[in-house]
Amino acid sequence: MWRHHLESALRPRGLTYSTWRTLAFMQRDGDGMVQKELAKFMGIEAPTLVRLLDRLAAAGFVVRRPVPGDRRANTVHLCTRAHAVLQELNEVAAALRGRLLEGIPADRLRDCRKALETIIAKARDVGTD
Amino acid sequence: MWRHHLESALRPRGLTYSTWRTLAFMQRDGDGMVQKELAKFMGIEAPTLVRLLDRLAAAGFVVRRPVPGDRRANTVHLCTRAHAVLQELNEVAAALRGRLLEGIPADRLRDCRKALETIIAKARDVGTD
DNA sequence: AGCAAATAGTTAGCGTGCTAACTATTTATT
DNA sequence: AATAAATAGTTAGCACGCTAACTATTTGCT
Repeated sequence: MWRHHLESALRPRGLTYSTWRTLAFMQRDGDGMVQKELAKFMGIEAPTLVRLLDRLAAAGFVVRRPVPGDRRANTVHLCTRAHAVLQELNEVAAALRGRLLEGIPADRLRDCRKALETIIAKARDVGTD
Repeated sequence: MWRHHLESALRPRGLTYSTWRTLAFMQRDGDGMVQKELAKFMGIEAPTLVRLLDRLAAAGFVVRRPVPGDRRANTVHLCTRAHAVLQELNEVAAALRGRLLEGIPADRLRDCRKALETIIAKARDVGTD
């Protein structure tokens, strides 16, 4: 439902939830990362990111730049076009988040988040033993 | 991660997470439902269910039966093959669930679930106003 | 009774997740 | 220095979520 609600704001701007999410991760630390790093940061596989970047680059939201020391690798960078759309969408997303969480006390949310993070941590080391 | 962990048990039995989930919903009230009902019960769209049932029927886990009074509709039914695999998989799933939730007090889990359900309810009526 | 609207199921086609396998380059071994 | 192993990115192909559009049937209106 979170995705679905955001997509109505994204579609007219030529973005999908996943391409927007890619831009958002780049804005929040990923700008200038090498593709592999960004994929890990986003929690997706490298081939999935390749296609997202293909679309984003074709639409002029993003550029791949060769890395001086390593001819295999690219760093990825936000274009000015991306910053504009990110600002708008971050407001939409913040408003929606506010609506969804309103009335739930902050400490209740914190506890909930903590429980979920505990579960994630356990899931992460199911294979590791 | 939940899906991923289960898939290693599902793959050798010829199921994916989504096809297994379909069987699980049928077992837990959906057996004999008309396709449209089952889709709603599962929270997916009718065309998505069509493909899942196609695969399940081809593999002999499920049958579609015509509805006497209405020549448009089918009811869907589990085959004996499905009951066997469901029993095995439900055990695997329960064991995994136990591992992921162990150590988290029950009332903490209940609060967490309640918060999430509140969020879902709010999300549901974002469009409705 | 007859025609419009609604309904069940399906097909077509897109986006995004994955894994497997390929190319090009870099790093490590011997 | 030459060759093996590892790494970055990509391509190919599958599964599954969706919406839009189609067929067949049923329901409702006049």
